[in-house]
Amino acid sequence: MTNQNNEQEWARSAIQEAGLRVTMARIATLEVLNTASMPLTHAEVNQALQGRGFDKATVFRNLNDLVSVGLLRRSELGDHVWRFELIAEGEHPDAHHPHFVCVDCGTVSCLHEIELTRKSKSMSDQIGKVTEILLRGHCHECA
Amino acid sequence: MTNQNNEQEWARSAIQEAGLRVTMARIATLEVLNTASMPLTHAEVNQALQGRGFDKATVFRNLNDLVSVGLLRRSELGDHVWRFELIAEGEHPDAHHPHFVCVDCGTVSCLHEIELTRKSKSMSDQIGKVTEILLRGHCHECA
DNA sequence: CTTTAATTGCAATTTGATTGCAATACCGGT
DNA sequence: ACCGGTATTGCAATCAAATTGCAATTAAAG
Repeated sequence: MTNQNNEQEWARSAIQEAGLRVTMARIATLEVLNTASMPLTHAEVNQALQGRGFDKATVFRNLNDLVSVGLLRRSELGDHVWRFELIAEGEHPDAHHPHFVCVDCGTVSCLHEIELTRKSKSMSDQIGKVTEILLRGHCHECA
Repeated sequence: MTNQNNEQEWARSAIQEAGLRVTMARIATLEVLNTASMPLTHAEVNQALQGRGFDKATVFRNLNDLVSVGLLRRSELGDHVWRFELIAEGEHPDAHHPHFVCVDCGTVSCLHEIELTRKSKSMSDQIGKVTEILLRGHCHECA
């Protein structure tokens, strides 16, 4: 119960500090994702919110809103469904550092030190300005 | 013209050897993807086949059929659209080569030569087995 | 408490993907 | 070259995820 209150309090302030209005739907959404051990689809979040009476459009909009203020990360694991995941405290919200996405479990890992070879950099520079590096594969847990 | 015939002949035998029936729609599909310099979406393939009178469902089914026999690769570059590309002779079907996606215009480029630094490779190995490298950014057209 | 802009609910729409089924075309056997 | 069985096609319909328009509601600034 104290746990619950703490969690709600955390969600509340996180939302507020992000510059969004604190609403039931948003708190509930954050709580669901906070207790999830992997990225959830819109449908899954919606399902978890069953009975709370939130419309799916609202849930979806909130998920995207929370993404755009850097509280959540939205990722695509290769199956055409967006998945949403809490961004850990202090973790860089923006994808300015490389990520590894496990296509099996959806876990996203940050790989701050990853770099391309000098040659590769110059080749990619010919195409455009790279702002994000994403690696996909199977993490050791799933392999 | 000889070129054309060669290409058609190649497509024809590729389809047959894969165990599928050789049809106009399939030959045409392979030809389109053969001349493409980047992965194409279903819509793009369809568009390229404009005037040939093939139904989009047929095109889509063929794309998936060709994927399932290992002639094409279907990949998801993070924008919720399947893209199809020819698998080069002898290339491993699962060996996705690196792609660059322009986050502005959506253009996709293939980057066969891109590699991670040795150090980065060993770091990513600690997380899992990398099967795909995806770079995002702004292409020169859009920058 | 009042104001006002953000947010919600609901229904409808968009879009990519996919299916059911009758008609058609491919291909192996004769 | 012809035939028959079956894979394939065309067309319309369907599905599901994502997204939108708008009026009603509600958070939060003053």
